[in-house]
Amino acid sequence: MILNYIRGNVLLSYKERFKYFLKERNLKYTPERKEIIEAIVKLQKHFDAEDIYKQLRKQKSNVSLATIYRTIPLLIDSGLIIETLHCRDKVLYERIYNKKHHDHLVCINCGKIIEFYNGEVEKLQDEICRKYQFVATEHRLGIKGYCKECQDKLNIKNNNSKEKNKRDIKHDS
Amino acid sequence: MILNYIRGNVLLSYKERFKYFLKERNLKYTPERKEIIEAIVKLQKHFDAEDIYKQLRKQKSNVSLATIYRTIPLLIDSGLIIETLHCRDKVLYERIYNKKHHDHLVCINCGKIIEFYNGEVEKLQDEICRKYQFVATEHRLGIKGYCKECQDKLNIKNNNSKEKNKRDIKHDS
DNA sequence: ATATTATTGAGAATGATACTCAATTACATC
DNA sequence: GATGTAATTGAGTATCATTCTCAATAATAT
Ligand SMILES: [Mn+2]
Ligand SMILES: [Mn+2]
Ligand SMILES: [Zn+2]
Ligand SMILES: [Zn+2]
Repeated sequence: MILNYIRGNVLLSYKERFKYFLKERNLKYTPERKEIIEAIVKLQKHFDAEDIYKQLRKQKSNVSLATIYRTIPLLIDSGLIIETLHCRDKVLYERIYNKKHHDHLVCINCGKIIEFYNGEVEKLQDEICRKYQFVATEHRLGIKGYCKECQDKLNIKNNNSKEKNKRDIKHDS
Repeated sequence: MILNYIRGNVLLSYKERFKYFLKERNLKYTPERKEIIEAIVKLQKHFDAEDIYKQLRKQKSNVSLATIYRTIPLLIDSGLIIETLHCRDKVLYERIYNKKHHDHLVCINCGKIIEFYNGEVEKLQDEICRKYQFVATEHRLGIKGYCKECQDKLNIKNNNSKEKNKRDIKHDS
């Protein structure tokens, strides 16, 4: 499978990879799809359908929103992008092809997104999947909370290195 | 803070907790809110706004959808429910008050959701937050893939206990 | 009982995404 | 290069979850 992404000893570019994927599926490599893949590689970390649309306009391309929405599943299926977060009713995507996997810290006050990678998460995924006889295609660890700036701004104290106090309590219903 | 959830040595019920929360905020405990909280405690694991609506109808209550949508943020703020997953454009919630935290395995073929708890995830969260000076309010680990039944059905092989083969490849753009 | 606000339901509005369909185009084959 | 066929496109429309508006009503404090 991974061989399809390689030609010679070199990983295909986003565009080549997409072309190859389309051919595999007997789909056509149209100017619109070409322009969309060109837009995708220019976008910042996290983007939505509208961002693709705006980038296309910057490129003087008139691809319609309908076509963008139709193309997104192809980009996902071809392993170029992934759906990462839902933010204010919008789906955010990001490029994953030839990128290191990572997870996210999201500030619930200012919306800032911090990316991190932690190899332990991958090990845990394997362990959990083994336990539940599950075959994982992806995982997402999202941690919500307050970034440093917002902690200061809102006067939230950081308990990171302290013990948590736990207690036994009964429940009445 | 946690003291507010306790009276005597007993954890408040969902209803009492909600009443208390509303009072704290100078909000009113209306029949509609009473009926909604009564519906919530009867709902299964994961539910959406429409499920609350249907449960209310079962209870012969005529609370409107608008009121349900208005009440959901209150239920979240009071720590009774949490937004867990986005499924087919719907937001799914679940009760968390006096429940053990857990994460989810979601089958991308049949939609089945398996819940699991893994203490390591919590430790990782602490570690990551310390590193990024982040104060977490919650985390969600979602693993997508194929459940056992769907693996069999689709003839997907389970590599869980095998080594992954990695290779070094160059990238051309 | 009164005053003050919060709350409600109905319906309209919003907004992201999906669908419809006729016109166009890519590409394999000749 | 012309032809046939199935895929693709844009424009507009539809969908559908969620939010908003507003006038009528109701919950609490005094
Ligand atoms: Mn990211
Ligand atoms: Mn759950
Ligand atoms: Zn922040
Ligand atoms: Zn399944």
